[in-house]
Amino acid sequence: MNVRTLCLGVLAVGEASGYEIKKGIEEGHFSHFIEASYGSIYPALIQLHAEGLLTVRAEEQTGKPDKKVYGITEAGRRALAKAVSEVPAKDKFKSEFLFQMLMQPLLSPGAMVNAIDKQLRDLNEDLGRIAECQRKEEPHAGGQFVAGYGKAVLTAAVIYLEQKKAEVLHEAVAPAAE
Amino acid sequence: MNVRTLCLGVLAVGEASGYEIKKGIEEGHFSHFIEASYGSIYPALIQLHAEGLLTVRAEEQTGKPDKKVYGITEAGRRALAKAVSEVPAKDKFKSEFLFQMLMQPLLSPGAMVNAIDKQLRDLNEDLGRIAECQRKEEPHAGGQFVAGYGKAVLTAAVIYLEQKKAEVLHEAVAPAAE
DNA sequence: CCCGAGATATATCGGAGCAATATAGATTCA
DNA sequence: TGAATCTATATTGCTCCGATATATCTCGGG
Repeated sequence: MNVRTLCLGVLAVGEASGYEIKKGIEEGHFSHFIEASYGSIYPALIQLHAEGLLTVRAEEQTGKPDKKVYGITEAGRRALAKAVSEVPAKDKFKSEFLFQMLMQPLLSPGAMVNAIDKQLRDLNEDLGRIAECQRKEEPHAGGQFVAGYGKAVLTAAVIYLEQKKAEVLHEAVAPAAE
Repeated sequence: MNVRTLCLGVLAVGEASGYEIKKGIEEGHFSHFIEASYGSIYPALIQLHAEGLLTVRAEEQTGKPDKKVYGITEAGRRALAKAVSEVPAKDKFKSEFLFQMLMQPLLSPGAMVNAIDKQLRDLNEDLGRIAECQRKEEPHAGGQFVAGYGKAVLTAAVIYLEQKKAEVLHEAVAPAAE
């Protein structure tokens, strides 16, 4: 799966410009499990259009640069269906926070608690975004599935971290209590 | 955080060759939250050595190509400590499986169950690797923390998927039961 | 009323890193 | 004996990110 397929997936729901695709990925259900930058979205759209998988319509706007609204073609839908039916690559999870935690000897207990707090804030922010998605987007099976998955996983992480944080604080107060 | 810092982190535990670093990342505690390919590890080691953060020792081996065993220098440890103390980037999670699930209308119920089963196998494989790590590596705080985090998150995903799978199977049998 | 911050909108460039491949002898197992 | 698989280093093409450039509009605070 690459940015090309991602763009096809977003455009299968409705027309959008490159900018709107990026926003959609950042705020909508895609945001829970994927990222893409302008540096890959714009070239992908140009390429997909050249291959006849997308249509473009330049929407004139007073002042602002013309908006290029892309839409998916029948060939595009076929390409998307084919890509979706392929066996997906394994999930990838990258966490600098856990790298930090693994390097504990290099960290003071205070720095550790700070890092855990920061991670908890990030996780809760993600949970908030998921709740927001569930609230404002009309419910459909795929969206519910994905939101539920994200919520389950993030909630488990929050519970684990809160417990661990309590342990660290307790040990810091009574280091040789055991 | 980049591959350079990752290499320093692995070498802080003990000497290793590029090959051993890769293996360590794939099998040890690092595997739960990071990946790196030879295409980034070897250049990183060469660069780090040129900067005086690593030592090299060519270990002759009968037949096999000489093993280049790298070790961390004091400057390397300082660089690592500095990198670890910096505020980490947010976690990144990329899942083609969830992309598939979001594109449900393009998938048959059978294909969905297959995809869920595949995902469950992958998750259980990861859980097995974590259990293996906890079993064979001597326990230290950082390792326990990371393994526990991974276990909590993956277990939550498995529970969620098993429940969802049951729902899909039930709906397939009685589609208009509601 | 104006200024700065932020949103809208497209686009490019350098660099990071992955996946695949090349090479080559050793081991293992049928 | 022959095939996989393992140990070991290294390179290359490609994808993609992060930062930056550019230009205009909007909206709230001073």
